[in-house]
Amino acid sequence: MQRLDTLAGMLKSDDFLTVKDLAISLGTSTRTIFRDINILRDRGLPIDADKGRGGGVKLHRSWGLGRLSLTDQETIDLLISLAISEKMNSPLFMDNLKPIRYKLMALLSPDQKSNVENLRGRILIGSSASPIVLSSYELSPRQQASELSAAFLCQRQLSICYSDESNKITKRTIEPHYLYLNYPVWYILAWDHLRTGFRTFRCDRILKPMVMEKSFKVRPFEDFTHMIKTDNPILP
Amino acid sequence: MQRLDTLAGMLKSDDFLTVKDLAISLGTSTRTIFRDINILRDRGLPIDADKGRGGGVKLHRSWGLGRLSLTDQETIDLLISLAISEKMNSPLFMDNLKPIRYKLMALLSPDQKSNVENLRGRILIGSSASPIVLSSYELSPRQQASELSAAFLCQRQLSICYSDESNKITKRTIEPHYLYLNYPVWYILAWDHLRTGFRTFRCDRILKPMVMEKSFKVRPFEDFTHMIKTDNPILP
DNA sequence: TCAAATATGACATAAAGTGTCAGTTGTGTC
DNA sequence: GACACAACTGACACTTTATGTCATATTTGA
Repeated sequence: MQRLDTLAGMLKSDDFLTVKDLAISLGTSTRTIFRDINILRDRGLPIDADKGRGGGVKLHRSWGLGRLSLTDQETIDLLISLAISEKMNSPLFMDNLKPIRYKLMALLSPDQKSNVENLRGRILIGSSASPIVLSSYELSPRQQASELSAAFLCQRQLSICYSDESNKITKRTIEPHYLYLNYPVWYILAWDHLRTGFRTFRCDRILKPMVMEKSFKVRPFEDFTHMIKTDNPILP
Repeated sequence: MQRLDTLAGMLKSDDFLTVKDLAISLGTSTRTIFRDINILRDRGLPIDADKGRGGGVKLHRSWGLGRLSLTDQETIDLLISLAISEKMNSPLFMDNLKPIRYKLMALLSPDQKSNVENLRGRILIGSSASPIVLSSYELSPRQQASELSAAFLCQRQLSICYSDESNKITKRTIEPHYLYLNYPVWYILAWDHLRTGFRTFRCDRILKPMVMEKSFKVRPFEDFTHMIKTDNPILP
């Protein structure tokens, strides 16, 4: 079964390879190679074959036929990235993003699916950031974004240290309900357990994010609308 | 072999299932289920098991362990989307995008890789579009974006009909060298074979894109710099 | 015409998967 | 502590599948 993958890989090289050569380099018989090729064709791989002298077999120029397996964090980031792209990429390049998302979701368990289904609804795209914000924008944030994204997607509480505009650092526990982009600055619209109220946090000012065990239920967007003024960028 | 996938899917449900139940619903013996579970464990799936009364088997909560296989066009769009995300998403959510890109590229043949390697360098992000441009922006473009993206990624010539600002439609053959975003409007920086010169095309004004056989070599960015003024959005 | 190549069918054999059975270990309940 | 339940493991026969050999057809280029 491993051999099928190897074979598919070999066929991807541009030259025409003869079945005989393939059989030798895979240590098997030509008959088996022919059978394997049929299996690959059944799977939908477009394999060209030329008969006669100088002929051979070749996988028609194509791209995404391999199998991709991802880690947890990669899947989370990919899903969020796709959601952002679908929100942002101004319909142009999202034609085929939807099927990818469906394929990804087919691999998830039912409760994971429900997390992802409302994902796009939790990502908000605003206008571009103002020069004032940009001037204080930390270009290379040292925080681990993976903690942020995991807590956001999995709807888990997040423990952070936050440095406000006067560089005063406070430790907080927040529920990251919505992500809000004033390009290129990301904000988290959250429930703040310390202040017991809705607060906005600029992601590049978050210092030591840590996903907590406790989860939360996403609040309706209406609870946060008053925090977003489309004319002015948000200054937390 | 199909059974392994089904089994992995069943284990993803949150309840603890007994091996006996799994054997019945999969129409096989418990011994086989145990063997299958070992195979899945060898593949790295974290499977919890509780002995004793009320015990059972369960796949530990995790995300990205399935195998994803994509079509050509999906792979192309995903790669482009990732490249855009890495360019745009303002370092926050790109931590794990790079490994995904590497995994995707591992599935590609050598010549396909070289196409992808310089992909990010061919995507340019500018400022936001001006109100003037936005007013004439076609929100639901009817063109097939997949043709555009395929031609761009595979470095193939593109036959298009272009409707300019006075709605005059001309048929052209272009080489799509660079993509340029004035959010939310995408432009293609191209060599125009009809006018034999560098031209900029607004993507939403492209009508019948068609990938041609003939390929081209990407020209250095310097050839196009004079077409981009960061202060003014481009009006082709 | 010939040789090289894909392609398919038939059949014996080799390999892998499966089921039955027996047994071990751990866990909760009575 | 006894018992039932349930995850595990090993051994062996059996069944299914995969593989190799051989034969044959078909296309193609020199």
